[in-house]
Amino acid sequence: MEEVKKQNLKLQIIEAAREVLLSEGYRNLSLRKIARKIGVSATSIYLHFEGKDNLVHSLIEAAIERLNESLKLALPEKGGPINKLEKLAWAYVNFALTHPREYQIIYLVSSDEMTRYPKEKFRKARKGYKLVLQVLQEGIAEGIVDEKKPRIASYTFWAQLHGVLSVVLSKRLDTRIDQEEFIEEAIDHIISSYRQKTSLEAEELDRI
Amino acid sequence: MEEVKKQNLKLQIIEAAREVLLSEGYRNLSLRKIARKIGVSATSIYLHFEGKDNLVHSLIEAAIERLNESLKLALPEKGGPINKLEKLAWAYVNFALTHPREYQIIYLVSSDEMTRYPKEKFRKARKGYKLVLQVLQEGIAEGIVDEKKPRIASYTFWAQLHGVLSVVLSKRLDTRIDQEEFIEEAIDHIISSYRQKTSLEAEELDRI
DNA sequence: ATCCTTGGTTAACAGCGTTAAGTAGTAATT
DNA sequence: AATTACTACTTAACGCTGTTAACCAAGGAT
Repeated sequence: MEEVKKQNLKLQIIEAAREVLLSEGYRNLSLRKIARKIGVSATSIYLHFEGKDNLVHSLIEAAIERLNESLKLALPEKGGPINKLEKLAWAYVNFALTHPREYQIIYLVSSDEMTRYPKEKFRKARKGYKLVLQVLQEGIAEGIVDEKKPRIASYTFWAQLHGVLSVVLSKRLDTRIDQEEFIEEAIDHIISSYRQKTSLEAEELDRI
Repeated sequence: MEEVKKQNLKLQIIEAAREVLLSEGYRNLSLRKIARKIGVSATSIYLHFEGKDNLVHSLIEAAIERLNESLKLALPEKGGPINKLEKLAWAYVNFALTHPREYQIIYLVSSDEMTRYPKEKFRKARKGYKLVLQVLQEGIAEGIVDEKKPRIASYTFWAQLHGVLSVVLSKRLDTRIDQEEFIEEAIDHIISSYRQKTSLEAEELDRI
């Protein structure tokens, strides 16, 4: 059992950190608590990570990968582009709603809440973006999607979705507004803006 | 000068806190630092606030008010609804870009980053939402805006905008993408989704 | 002259991230 | 076989944090 424990202290740390994050939130995530959880001294963490920020970066990375995995699984092989965009959007939403703390940590990388997330790590984050780009280009080819700058458009797609979730998760929504209805409405808006204005019929067909 | 100093220690605290926040970020905002800045003991803050979270809530409230003020000023009295939405969107963006830390603190109220923002305070936050609601209803009346649920729509409007800014401010944007172009494109998308599909001509007229 | 209130203070607690120095156990060298 | 070097940790300590409890000095009311 020793060789099992050996190098995977790093894994144990990440795992424990994730557990604390999911159960108690970022606010209550401390190195000492993580260390206590796996029966090790807090300073041991420095053997595997440069510091707390660095450890959290790993959590972010892992969260992004899990999110991307969900997206990849949700993208159907068949069906029109509008349908595909809808599937992607809902996969994104569902991930965020079922793992809110894990989702939120992804966007915790705000400019001063933490050491800047190393830009080389963003490459992984771009997988989700590429999925949408692909779908958009497919839609453009078929004349169903109206987009001059698909690269930018696929970023705005995620950005808008994130905004919607950000409002929902931070509970800023007016209590008189039903959360689910809000999300549905928002996704409708977002997707409709990518749609070729003259191809409303195509959209109807697409839905079936 | 004493009666000046009297009850406005509270104001001094808020002011100092805001200064620290703007210059050093939320991460480096500590009660002791604020207290030091105005030559008072840290525990004095507890005479005016329940604790740090409570103080930060005040900062949030102030930031929301400043943002709302910008929006109100930016809303023209004349012009079509689409034009008005554009003006509001840009005012929002400009506020966020010129005071990024102040803007970001508004959305810091995530579920576990801080004690829940008291929901009664959200009423003030809804002023901006009402501005959009008003414009949307105006547009619906004129047949230029296509919206069945304007209440919800005005929330999705802000949510989408926030998402765009969130991506920009957290510097998650692909370096190959120009920030300004991204924002313009995104605003275009957001606004176009509220537009009546059959009234593209109206939009053109609106622009002039 | 005493009491109570207002508006602060100091001291202390428990916890934090991080650094420096030390220490067992194992592997390699002589 | 003895010594050295390395690996994977630990303990101690620094300076910071939010927060609580106890104290204190000045002013107004009784």
